[in-house]
This record gives sequence, C-alpha cells and structure tokens, in this order.
Amino acid sequence: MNYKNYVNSLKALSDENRLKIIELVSDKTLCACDLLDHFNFTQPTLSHHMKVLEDAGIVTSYREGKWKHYSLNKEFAAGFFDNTKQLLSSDSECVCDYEKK
Amino acid sequence: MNYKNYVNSLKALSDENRLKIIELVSDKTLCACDLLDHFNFTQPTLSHHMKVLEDAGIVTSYREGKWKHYSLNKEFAAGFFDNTKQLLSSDSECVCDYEKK
DNA sequence: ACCTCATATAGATATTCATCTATGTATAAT
DNA sequence: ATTATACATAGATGAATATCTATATGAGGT
Repeated sequence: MNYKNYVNSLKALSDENRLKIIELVSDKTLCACDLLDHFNFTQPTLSHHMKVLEDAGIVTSYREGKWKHYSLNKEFAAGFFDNTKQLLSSDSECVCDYEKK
Repeated sequence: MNYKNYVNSLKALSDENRLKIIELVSDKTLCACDLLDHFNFTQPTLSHHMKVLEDAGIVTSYREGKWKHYSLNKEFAAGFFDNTKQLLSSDSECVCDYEKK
C-alpha cells in the first residue's frame, strides 16, 4: 500500500462538507453551481473543497462552457476500498517493518 | 450513516504514524512501549496518538501491571468498512437533502 | 520508604487548514 | 464592446493538531 497516497485520501475525506459533496456526486454528475446550492459557505470555499477532492483523485471533472461538472472517480472508490480492507484486516501481509521516519 | 462519527474516524486515521500503529496492532496485541520502538517520536507523542485512536474507538486497550496493551477494535473495522461502502457506492440511499449547516 | 519503569498530563510552538472578502479569468449572450 | 454568469486565485484569520520538554501518576520491586 502507498501510505502517503492513502493518508492524502483520508485527509481529503476528513471534512463533513466534502463527504456531503461526495455523496452528492456519487450517483450523478453535478456542476459547481448546483453543488453550492446545498451549502451555506461561499463559492470560493466550494472551489477550495473541489480542488482538494480533485487533487486527491476522488472526483473527476470536465468543463462544458461556463460550467464545470464533477462526478465521483470510480477508480478511486475501488482503490480506496482495497486499501482500507488491507489496513484493517489482520490477515493482510504485514508492512510493519518499513523504515522509521 | 452518522456523519460526525465517520468524519471523526477519518480524522483519527489521517496520520501516517497512526496508520502504522493500526497495522502493528491489526493482527496482535502490543503494549505502548513495544509500539514506541517502531517510531522516532517521543513517548508523550505516542500517548497522544493512542488517545486519539482509543477515543475514536479504533483501538481497545487493557492494563496489565505497568503495561497498557492495545489491539485493533474489530467492531470499528467492520463499521468503518460499511460506512465507506455506503459513502462511495452510487446505489446507496441518498442522504443528500439533509439540512444545511 | 524508595526507586525504577510505563504511561499520562500540562503547557508551548509551529504547521495545517477551513473559511472569509476581494479580485481575477473565462465563457456566453445581447 | 459590454454585461452577466461560473469558477479560480490571493491574502488574511482563527481553529485544530502534531510535536516537543517538563512533570505527574501509577504500579512493581528492593
């Protein structure tokens, strides 16, 4: 498992508003303006959250005219799920003895 | 899904050292002193991390004389796994329209 | 009682981060 | 060209947190 990458994903997920965003785009594609309707924070704050989620590979996006559309990255979902399983299962190979940092 | 609780779990997991601790106790029980051998930070820092993990219900502990022993909470592992599945799967029931905060 | 070992707590510091206001950029419509 | 709409960036601020040193607590052994 790539620890740095997994920790990065966890940090990106560790925010209640971003979790809500993920659920909103987990089954459909939404533009930023639609997402913003669901929250009480400002547009720059949403922009920040979307950048965090996109940089972490959690959501993907494409531009269509003025709009930017977001959806859940299914590859991320599968990968994150696998990493979580490996972390929490006792029968996974032990990576305990990597070097101290 | 209990968002607050899940976010709390994610935050507790969002640290590379704590992930390593979890892997160390995922298949065996270890005392704090044994855990400390695997890291370069100080004993109070480990104590802090163990408190975070225990408060989040991620690890359980018991005292035996001078030693405090830790192991992975299997119930947490199962619950966290379920929550993650629900979050990332598109076919889960939508909890999108809970109140703004 | 005293000492040693294992762990916890207190207080300080530096970094990270969620949010804001203000402003910039890009695209489309008139 | 001008204006409106959608999104991004810059800079500031307050809150959370990972780490440290110093000290306290607790439990066994001599």
